[in-house]
Amino acid sequence: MKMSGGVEWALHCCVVLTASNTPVPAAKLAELHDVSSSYLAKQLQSLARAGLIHSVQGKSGGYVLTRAPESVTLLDVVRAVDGPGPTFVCTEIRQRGPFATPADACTTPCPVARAMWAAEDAWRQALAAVTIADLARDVDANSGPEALVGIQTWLTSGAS
Amino acid sequence: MKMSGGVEWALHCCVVLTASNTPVPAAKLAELHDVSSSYLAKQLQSLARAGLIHSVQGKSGGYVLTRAPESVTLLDVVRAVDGPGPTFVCTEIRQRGPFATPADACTTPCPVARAMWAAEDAWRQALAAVTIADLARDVDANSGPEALVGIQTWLTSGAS
DNA sequence: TATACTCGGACACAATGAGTCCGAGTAGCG
DNA sequence: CGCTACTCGGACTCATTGTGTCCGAGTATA
Repeated sequence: MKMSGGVEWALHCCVVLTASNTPVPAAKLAELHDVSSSYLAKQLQSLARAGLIHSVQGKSGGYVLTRAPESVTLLDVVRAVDGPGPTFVCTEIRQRGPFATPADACTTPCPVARAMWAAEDAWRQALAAVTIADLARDVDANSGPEALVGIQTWLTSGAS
Repeated sequence: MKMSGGVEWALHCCVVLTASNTPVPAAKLAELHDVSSSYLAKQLQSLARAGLIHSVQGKSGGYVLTRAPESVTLLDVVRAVDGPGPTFVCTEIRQRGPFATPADACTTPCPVARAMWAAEDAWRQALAAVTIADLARDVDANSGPEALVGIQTWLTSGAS
């Protein structure tokens, strides 16, 4: 099992978007992270479809965060990019084979699925406890406060 | 992101193996769950490679649990079948692009990766808290205690 | 000793993710 | 008011991984 690599890109983009109030084109974000702009566009589209970012068209268009950074959790981003479905899918194999339990007795989900889903819930809860604002703060603490403002000026200015 | 479907099969097989002290052939397990025996063999091989089950060759061979059911966690099975690697891989994109942070400053992992890995740890911890014995007990409680003993007799007897 | 049954790894096929491309639409500028 | 240039959006193709299958090596049994 491996998570889509686009999640990492999307998260970094969200952190960067924190530093800008004006729309940022996808090409700029791609150049900033040195990744394929065509592919990054796909992830940004997923974020836009989920309503996390808003797309502005036209000459000076781009993407802006719709909500405040404190109210966007990592779970939101992961669900938007990687899909909302559960990672573990129960195929109800207990209802198959010679010892199949009748469908009437399957009011509660299979114990195996219950345990797996409980673990997933723990994972989701941990993701929901962290917001984009938290990440931006950590980046500030790690790379120094001047990093994000430097990026901001680079984004707004037309530099290549 | 979707977990390998073989994990479900492997878990159910481990629960079934709880009920038998004698080796159980892969074909029997496949017929019991009504799944492809050839593919199930692959999952069982993964479990054997991880040391969770022991393979006995020869005419009346098969698979047996190596450890006690109480000391085999769901995390062990998941890691064996689905791979031990982390689901989120950090490509260190902070070290790329015009604002790349120098490698010297990257003593601690990227904040994004830290948060994602923390969530994964919560997931693993939840999986490690449940054992195969717990699952077997839950199945007993759900399907009635006669289910597993019935399966046991069916496994040991040569019935098709 | 021959046999029949077991596992084990090597071999194809399909689905999903990764990556790319061009067209529709819109804001700015002459 | 029209044009242009820039933006996003979805449709297409390729690579990788998971799914499924097969036959050969090895061993306990009769």
